[in-house]
Amino acid sequence: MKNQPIPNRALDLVGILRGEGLRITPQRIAICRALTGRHDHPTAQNLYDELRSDFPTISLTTVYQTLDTLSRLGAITSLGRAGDDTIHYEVNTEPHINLVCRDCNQIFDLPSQGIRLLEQEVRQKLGIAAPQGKVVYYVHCNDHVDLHHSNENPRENHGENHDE
Amino acid sequence: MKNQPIPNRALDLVGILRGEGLRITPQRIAICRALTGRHDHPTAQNLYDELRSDFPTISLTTVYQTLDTLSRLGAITSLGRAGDDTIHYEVNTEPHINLVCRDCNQIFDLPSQGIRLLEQEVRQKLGIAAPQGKVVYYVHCNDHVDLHHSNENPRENHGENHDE
DNA sequence: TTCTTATTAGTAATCATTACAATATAATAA
DNA sequence: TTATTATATTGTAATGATTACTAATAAGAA
Repeated sequence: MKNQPIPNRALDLVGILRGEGLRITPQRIAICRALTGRHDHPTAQNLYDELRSDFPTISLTTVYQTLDTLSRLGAITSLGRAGDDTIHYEVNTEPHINLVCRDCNQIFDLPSQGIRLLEQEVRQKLGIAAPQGKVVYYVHCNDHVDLHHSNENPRENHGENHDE
Repeated sequence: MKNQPIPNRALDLVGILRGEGLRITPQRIAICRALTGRHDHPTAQNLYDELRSDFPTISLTTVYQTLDTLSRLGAITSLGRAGDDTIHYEVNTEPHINLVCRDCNQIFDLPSQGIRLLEQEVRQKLGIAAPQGKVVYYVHCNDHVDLHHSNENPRENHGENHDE
């Protein structure tokens, strides 16, 4: 698996690291690939568990560090600790609302037109080209059965070569 | 100080507790008053430190519990861990954007029209009357010197009887 | 290939928050 | 007012995700 081709989206993340003059290591490639293969909001531990089967020597610390690096570069977004006490990340760069369930701690993406306007407002007021931020609302997913289906559709396929 | 009149806004918070059938204790009153006396985004420890001079026996656990209670009731908002590793709360219920400085961890309120529209969108899409949520964008406050003044104006005075 | 230095791995330390249990007290009714 | 009882408070101990640290490794440049 380690020698499989790298999906475009993962290449994007790797390219961001390279653009910063950071070293491209097998660990970082694996983490970028794992990130882009997900449509949920993984934690460092989630990714570590997933990666270990293909990459038994990877360390949890490396996963933490790489996520922090990518996050500070704006390549991914840290949602902070959501309900449970762990930091969740997301790769979905499309503007959207994150719905956090107060009961089960799951996070659901809700597409939003309002966010686009909000980002525009932030860009204008702060003079930032690409603002980093997060929008979170709390729900009880049992009250919104439809939410359970909202994360099932993989993000639109940009023509990447799938490696699974 | 413990026997001073309670400002209206603090009475609001106390009233919410009472409305839930919870007991009105001197600790809870003190915490509600401390919360409403602030125009920043205090942590449990911040409030504990402030309260101890007037209320030497109050415990940190009580502050944590009361903040959690008020937060779950929607009376205040938890901003989660902002930059530093501590949970910040806010009493400002006016819709606004929270700007978190990546350098100094300060949090600045930015009034926003877009948030109103966003909340309306959430209300409509989820059928929730008063959505609980938070909107956070990250900045570097040194790039935005004007931010340092944005929290200086106390929230508009609603006619409460000041007790300081 | 060699060299330099960033990165990784493994473990130990941190520390905000939560859990717990004994004590105190708010609220209710007699 | 007093008794009653469930809730709240306190102080301390436990938790556990994240970070700090250091030796060993390996990416990238020459």
